[in-house]
Amino acid sequence: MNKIISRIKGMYDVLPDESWIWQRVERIAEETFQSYSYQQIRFPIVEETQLFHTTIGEATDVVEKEMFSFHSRKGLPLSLRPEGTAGCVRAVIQNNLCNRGLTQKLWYIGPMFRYEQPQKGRNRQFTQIGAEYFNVESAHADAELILMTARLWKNLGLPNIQLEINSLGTSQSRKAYREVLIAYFQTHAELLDEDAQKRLLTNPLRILDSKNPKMKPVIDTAPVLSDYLDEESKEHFQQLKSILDSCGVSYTINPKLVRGLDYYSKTVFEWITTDLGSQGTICGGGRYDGLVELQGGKPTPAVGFAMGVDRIVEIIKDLNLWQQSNESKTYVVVDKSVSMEFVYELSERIHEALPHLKLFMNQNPTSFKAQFKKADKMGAQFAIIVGEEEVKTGMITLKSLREKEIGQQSFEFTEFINYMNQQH
RNA sequence: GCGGCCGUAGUUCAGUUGGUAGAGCCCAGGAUUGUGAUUCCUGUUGUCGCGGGUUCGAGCCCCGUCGGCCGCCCCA
Repeated sequence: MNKIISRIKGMYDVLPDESWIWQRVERIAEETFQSYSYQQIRFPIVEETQLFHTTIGEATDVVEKEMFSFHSRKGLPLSLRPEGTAGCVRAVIQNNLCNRGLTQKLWYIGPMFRYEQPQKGRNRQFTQIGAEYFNVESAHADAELILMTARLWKNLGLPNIQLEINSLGTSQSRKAYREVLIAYFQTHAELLDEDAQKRLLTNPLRILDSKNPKMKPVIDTAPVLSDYLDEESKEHFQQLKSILDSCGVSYTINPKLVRGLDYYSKTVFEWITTDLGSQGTICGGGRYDGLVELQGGKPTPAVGFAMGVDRIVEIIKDLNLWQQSNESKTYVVVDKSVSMEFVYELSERIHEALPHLKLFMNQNPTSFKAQFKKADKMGAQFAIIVGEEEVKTGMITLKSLREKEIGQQSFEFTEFINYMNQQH
C-alpha cells in the first residue's frame, strides 16, 4: 500500500452528510440578495500581492503574516485572496462598471485563504459570501445593506445574533482622532502591553479592541472616536440609525468597534453570535469611500460586507437548526437473472420520461432481501422490482415502501409514468 | 506566531503499576430460494496519527513531527 497523503492543516472536506447544509445556505443567500437586486460577480482567487497590500493595508495582520503568497513563473508576487473586497473593487475598476456614476449592487461567494492557527470557526481555507454596493454615498445604502443581512438571518433561521455598529468618520476626521489617540497612549505608554506598543504608531485604533484586562483602564479613559467625528459623518451615522430604528432592527453602538482592515470609513458593523466560542463574528462590513480611488479608479463611494459561511454552517449544525428534507428516492431492485442490458434500457427510458426522479440503480444485485433492506435504509419511497416476471411481461412492478396499504402495483410503462407524475 | 489538552476498528469510546488489542453502534451473511421493522445467530475490521528513543518487552514512558480542539491573537 502506498502512503496516504492527507489534507493539509486548516483545510477541510465537506462530505455529503453536510454538503446539503452548504447548498441550502448558498441558495437562501442568493435568493435574498436577488430580492434586493444584487447580481453575482466572480473574480479570481489569485491576484497580485500588491493589490492586497494597497487595499487592506500594510500594517494589518492579514497582509503582514496571514497571506498565502508565492511567485509566478515570471517572478511576479502573487497571493491567494484573503478576502473578497480587494478583488471585487479591482474588477469593478478594470471593467468600468461604475463609470459615469453608475451604481452597482454585486455579491460574490468563494474560498478565501489566510495562514492562521486553525480552531473552530477559523480555517485556512474558508468560504465567504459578500456583497458590495457601489456609488451611493448616503447612509441609505448602508442601511439597506444591513437590513438585507438581517433578512438573511431571518431567512436562514439563525437565532441569537446581535448587531454592533460604529462610525469611524471620514478619513480626515479619523486622521485627527488618530493623532489624539497616539498622543494619549504615548503619555500612558507604561500601561500598554507589548502588542499595543507595536501597534501604537501603525494602527492605534486597534488597541481599543484589545481584550487584555490589564489595559482596560487605559482604554476606558481613552479619547472616544465619536467626539472627534465631523458633522458629515455624524449626520450619516444618525441617518443609518434612524432607518434601522424604523425597521425594528436592534443594535448596540460599540465605540470600540474599529475592524482590522484599513479601508473602512464612516459606517462599520458586525453581526456577532455567542454560539461559536471565540470566533463569534459571522458577518462584518462597512463603508469604504476611499478605496476605489486608492486602487486607481475614479472616486466612488461604496459599502459592503462579508460573511463566513463556515461559521454559519457550524451554527446550524451545533444548534441542529435544520432537518434534511427526505427527498423522494426510488430504488431499483434487480434479480440476478435479469440482463443488465434490459435493466439499463428500462432505467434510461424512465430517466427520459421522469427527469426529476431520483433513481438508485443496484449495480451489483444481491438477494432481494438485502436490496430491500438497502432501499429502506436510504429512505427510498418506492422500489421498482425487475425480475424474471417483469422481463417476461414487460410490466413495471412498483412497491410503495412508505405506505403499506398501497403495497405493490403493476403498470404498463405509460401508466407507470403517469402514476409517478401524480406523486409530486 | 504563543500557551494548554488530545489522536486506539467505518464511528463513539474503554484499555490497570509497561506484559498477546477490547466493547457498543455500524457493516456483511443467515433464520422454508421474489420483499424492508424488531428479534436471534454468525462474521469482518486495526501499521494504536507518523518517525525515532528508553526497555527483555511500549497503545501506555521520553523526544520529534503531522493533525484536531480550546485560549491568546486575528477575523468572516
